[in-house]
Amino acid sequence: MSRSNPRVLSVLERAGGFASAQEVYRLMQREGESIGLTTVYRTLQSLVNDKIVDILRRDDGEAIYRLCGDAHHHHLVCKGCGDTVEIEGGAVEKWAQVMAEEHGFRDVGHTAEIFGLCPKC
Amino acid sequence: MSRSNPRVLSVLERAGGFASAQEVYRLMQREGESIGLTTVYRTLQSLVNDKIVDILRRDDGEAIYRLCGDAHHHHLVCKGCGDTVEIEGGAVEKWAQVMAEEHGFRDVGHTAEIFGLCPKC
DNA sequence: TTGATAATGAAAATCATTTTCATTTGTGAT
DNA sequence: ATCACAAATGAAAATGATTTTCATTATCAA
Repeated sequence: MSRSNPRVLSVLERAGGFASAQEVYRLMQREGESIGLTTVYRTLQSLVNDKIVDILRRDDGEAIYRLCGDAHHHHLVCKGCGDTVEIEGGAVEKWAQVMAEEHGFRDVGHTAEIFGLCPKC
Repeated sequence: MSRSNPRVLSVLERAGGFASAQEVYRLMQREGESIGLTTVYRTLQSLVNDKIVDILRRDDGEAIYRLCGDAHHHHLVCKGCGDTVEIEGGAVEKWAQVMAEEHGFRDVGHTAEIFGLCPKC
């Protein structure tokens, strides 16, 4: 489970909190770190499994990995620049709970994301 | 710029309002329509430019095209058997709108899904 | 009909991501 | 230290969606 190569996490931090796998790889190369692209992907994937980073999608479909706090939150993502704002989701939590109950579902989770154009774009 | 092949739009409608380019292509093949994958992509792209369809991303990065103005619904998915129930999302619509406004975002859309174990599983 | 322009699609190219697999590294036991 | 075995690594190949190229075909006005 803990396949965490600490160097990957450190690069992700220094990259401002989020980057694609390819970007992490390029950054590490530029810094002279010796690592394979495969390992970058594997490490990021296990960080996602461990809920240490979030995975989102750019408009072009490339996955970007983003450090996140442990509190359950949702995202407001700009389709233009990719900027991301963490937002409260109280209404959604309740909605999910009610809907699940109504249909007899248990052990429920949910995903919710909002995307649009931020003020700058 | 109107490169709209009407057959593509018709298939998208019949597909329940949204589908990926590959799915549209496969559907048309199955129906005996003769069309190239390239043309499907080009047609969908121009429909996006003309704001007739929206482009979103699946979790796996594949692009899905959705008819604009289609009253859209959300899904309650069973992790056990994969069964899916379409549900109302009024609360979510409002939540998305409020959150977007609060942060000055415009031209917003959203995705939301609930998953859990259905009564049978 | 002629000529220009737009639409089409097969095949090749691109690019992120995943898989394969042989090799290296770490670890724990003896 | 040595042996054995599991985990980690990465180069190269495979995959799959999407885009580009380019030669062909349909459209339509003059």
